[in-house]
Amino acid sequence: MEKHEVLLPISASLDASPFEVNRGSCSNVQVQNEIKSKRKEKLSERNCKEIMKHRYVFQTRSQIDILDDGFKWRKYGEKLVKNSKFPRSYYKCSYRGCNVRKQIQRHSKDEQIVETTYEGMHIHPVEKSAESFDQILRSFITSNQLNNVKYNV
DNA sequence: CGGGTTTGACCAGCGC
DNA sequence: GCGCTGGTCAAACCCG
Repeated sequence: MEKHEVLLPISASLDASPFEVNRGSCSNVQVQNEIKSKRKEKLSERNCKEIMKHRYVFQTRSQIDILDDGFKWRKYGEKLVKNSKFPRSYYKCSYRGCNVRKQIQRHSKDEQIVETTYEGMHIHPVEKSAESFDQILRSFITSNQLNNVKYNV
């Protein structure tokens, strides 16, 4: 199995103060504004704040796009985004009633790097163990404790 | 046959 | 208002 090298958690919308990231397009504030403005009116079942609370962005260095995190995902879309030569892929958790989403996009500059965005919380236990994701989670939690650290990509 | 993927259409938000 | 862009839908397709 290929290894996933965890580079950094870019941002997370937790209760703690946002990460400062040396990467203009991914600030926590921007994420919040984006979600607020887009969905404030239309969000009936999915609560806006819930989403903001549970949005996590990781970067991993890996040959394969799909990070096996132990959950079962169903692809529901793919989109070519501006300023990137790689398409962004959209996934939903295929567990019934669990509408966690994730987006996966490979960097156009450094093709080794894959950016994975999780949105929402699983309402069910993980189905199988996933070492690589464990590793990421651990790294994520560690970084979350070091709140004032700045990251450089 | 049942589940997932592909892919173009559709839609909403935003800037001009 | 219009066009661009990103996110989602859904029909068709694929595969075990």
